Amino acid sequence: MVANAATTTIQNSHAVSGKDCMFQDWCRWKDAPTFTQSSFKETLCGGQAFRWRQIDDYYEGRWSSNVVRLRYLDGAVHFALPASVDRTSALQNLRSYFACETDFYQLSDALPWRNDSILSTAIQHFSGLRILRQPFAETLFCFLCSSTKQIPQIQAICEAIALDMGAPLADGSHALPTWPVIAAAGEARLRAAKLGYRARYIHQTALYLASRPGWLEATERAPTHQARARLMELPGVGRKIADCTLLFGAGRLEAFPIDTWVEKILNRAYLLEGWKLPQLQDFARVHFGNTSGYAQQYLFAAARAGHIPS
DNA sequence: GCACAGGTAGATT
DNA sequence: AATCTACCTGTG
Repeated sequence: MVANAATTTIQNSHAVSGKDCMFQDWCRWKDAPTFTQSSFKETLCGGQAFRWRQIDDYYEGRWSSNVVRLRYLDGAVHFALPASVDRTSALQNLRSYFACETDFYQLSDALPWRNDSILSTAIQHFSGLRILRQPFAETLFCFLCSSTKQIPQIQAICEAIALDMGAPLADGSHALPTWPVIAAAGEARLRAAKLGYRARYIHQTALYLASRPGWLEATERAPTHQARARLMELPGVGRKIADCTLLFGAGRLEAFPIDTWVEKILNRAYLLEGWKLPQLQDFARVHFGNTSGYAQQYLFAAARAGHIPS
């Protein structure tokens, strides 16, 4: 059993999962992507998604109306589904969520690790790391919750909001609410989930979206440059949250979110002290190329794990 | 008690 | 145009 204090708190304070008997037997996911133990955990719980939690030796996660348990064992991934869930459609959703059509090993090899020992070290520690393809609307919501919050707090907020506003799922837990539901709920309900000043941003964004049917869907389809500009029209969405939404919620691997961690890495390890954010964005595009967002996730993981000296 | 945490927006130089 | 600050809440 590996559980940090924050995870334990989440488990104890919210009844978010069903009983074990409500789940089907474990099955091997035959065409699963290849992971290592560390890249598997980092992909699910490394800060790109906020609705996975570790329970004993497996992870339980939710997105859209999906609920899945995943376990990594001897190089293979196993899954378990709630009793009433259809296996074929669940596997399709899993493949989409894990972006199985994308060869992340090929993308890793194409990154400039041969003349970048920092990136090389990061890739070695988290070989097989993937960028998830999460639902766009949910990704936007989660990262609107994220500013100056640590991952366990973001997870706790998402659980509280799901419990309060989200539709019930196959195991009795709850999905994240849709934007119309968030708009109807109002700011006070968001404040109750400990969102603090983020509650006003999220409420205003919900109202903005409510008055523009189809706007978010069109944004998801727009070219990255335009999509980013549109996202940044939303209250509380600056460059960083826009890029997180594009990277983790729309598969835009060219989006390179610069948070405090990545800024420190670039400043210290890449010796770019004193560079401003727009300059750092330029550096990332030039140095890491058109999948810079993938490099960002390797660097973020490695820095948090203490593998990049600061 | 106090600094700090996956930022953003508005005010102030 | 660059820099400073308020904004909520939890944690160390």
